[in-house]
Amino acid sequence: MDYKDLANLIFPNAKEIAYYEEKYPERNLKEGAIVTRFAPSPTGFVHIGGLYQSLIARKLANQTEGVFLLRIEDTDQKREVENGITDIVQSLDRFGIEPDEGMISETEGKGDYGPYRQSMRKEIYQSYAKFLIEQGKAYPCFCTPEDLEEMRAKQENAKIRPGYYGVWAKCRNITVEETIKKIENGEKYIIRFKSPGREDRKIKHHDVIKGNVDFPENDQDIVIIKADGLPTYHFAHAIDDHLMRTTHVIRGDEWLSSVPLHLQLFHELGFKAPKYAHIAPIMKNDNGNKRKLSKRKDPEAAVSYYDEMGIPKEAVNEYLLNIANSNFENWRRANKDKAIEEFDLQLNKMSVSGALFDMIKLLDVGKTVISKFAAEEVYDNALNWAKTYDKELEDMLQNKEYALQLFGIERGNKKPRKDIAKWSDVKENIEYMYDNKFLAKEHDYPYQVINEKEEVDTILDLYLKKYYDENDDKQQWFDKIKELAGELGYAKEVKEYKANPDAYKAHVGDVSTVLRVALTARTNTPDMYEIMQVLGKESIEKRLDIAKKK
RNA sequence: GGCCCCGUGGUCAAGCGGUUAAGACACCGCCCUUUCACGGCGGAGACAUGGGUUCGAUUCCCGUCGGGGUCACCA
Repeated sequence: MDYKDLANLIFPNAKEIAYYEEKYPERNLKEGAIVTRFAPSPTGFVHIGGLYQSLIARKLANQTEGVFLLRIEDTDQKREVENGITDIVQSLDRFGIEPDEGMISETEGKGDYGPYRQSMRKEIYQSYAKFLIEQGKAYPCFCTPEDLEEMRAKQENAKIRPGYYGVWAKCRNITVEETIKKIENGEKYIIRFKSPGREDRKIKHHDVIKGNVDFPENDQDIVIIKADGLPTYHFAHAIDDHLMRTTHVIRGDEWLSSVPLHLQLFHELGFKAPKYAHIAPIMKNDNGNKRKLSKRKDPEAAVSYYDEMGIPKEAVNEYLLNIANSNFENWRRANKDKAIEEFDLQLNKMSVSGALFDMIKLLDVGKTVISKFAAEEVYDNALNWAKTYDKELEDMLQNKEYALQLFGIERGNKKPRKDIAKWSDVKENIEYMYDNKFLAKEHDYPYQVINEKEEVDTILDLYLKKYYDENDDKQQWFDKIKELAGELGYAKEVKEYKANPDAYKAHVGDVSTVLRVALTARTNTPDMYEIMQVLGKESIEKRLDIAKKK
């Protein structure tokens, strides 16, 4: 009896690997085309880091006329979540990322290199496992979890390297005859890879992002087929990325230390190894310590968070690109109106160590992105967001014409206003422009330099009675405020005031601040002339009246 | 603990043997024919540390310290 008999006993029905090699031929792509993938587990949560990886993968495939595919790694049934795949597909889609191939729903995929869901590829893995067993490069292992635990305890006590290797790899040396007998007796087993590696030898590896890295060879006989018949990550990775003809494995750098194993697997299977690009994770500062953005502790780790906050997908993408290639910022400044698709992303410019996630910077990107939107786009986006997250805002936006007037203020020009970073800012930003909201509330009026009740009232009174005219154009309106200031002993020009501060009570800017605060109960609003135009006479008179009564 | 990776302002980061050590966000000040913004200009702020190598080290080497990753029938 030999390895062949053993292989046939274990996988009697497995196809020859030649069948798969033929079924999934080399891709016919142009020189330099990158075939890459995003390969998440359907655990019901798309991490911002996953989006980051997909964005990079998607761009690289686009830039090289390659292929980006979505493969679902669902070999651990315990962690699976209902609708996990749909959730991933939709999450990517919301950020404008569409794979060329891969899963498109829980059960369906598109593309010629599928199935793209590992649980549906069981027989493929078994064929290759059989192939390895036939050559004596893999073997059944009868050790129970308890055996392994005991072994580990021994190793730890003896302060030696833990794991299933060398003399510790008990089942490695069981004869074929004995192995077959055990199997026929119904003993439970899993399949292990017989590592040809030696820990005292080094391998050199060149990572596309990390550069040259040296590792000891792998000598662990890792599990390749688990008790449930499904492969472990390592084995599935080798088979899938070979069969899907992946050229670049772009993944989180927690995998870096598995590279020796993976290279060995590729080699023993007779595959050409792909290039590896290990991406540093996005981190978070936690009491002075850096740690990965965590699902449990950090809401911003989930991509759904960005939807909830109404941070535009363009902003998230730009911010991520910014972390990916720091020259993106310079490119953006030089190409203000270009789509991010035109930016040339370089893997070798990626940072080697993890960046701290910077929400403030993200929001700044958001402001810039939104400032370039037309009023109509702002309206559509805000309404769309409000429909799921803010009923009150949705109601406010029902009057489209009015909303468009608001969003149109100081927009569309060379230096647009940057006051909205995310759609959840909108309500706070426009609420005071709605009489039914503003008038219904009591307000504190944050007057600044001029803040004595009597003086404020004098200014408002005089403005209303003598100067305010709804038909004034902007220049006339300007001039009148100056005159008002002059009449009450304020400097008409700020410069005059600064040159001679003792001659005046304050300056025209301070006077107009009184007006702004009285009108809106805020110190910060867009151009006052414009908001007064939108508000209209009736509202203005009411508001000033209320302010005086305060 | 073993192995691997990393250490430039608060954050993201250029620079890779000789630089006044870029830039962005945040912060401060000034200017922008009224304010709020936008914008412009300016400011404060950094090469973890100790040894080498070198005429010269932020850049190269070693140690220390600090941070991160990994050591599963999880991915």
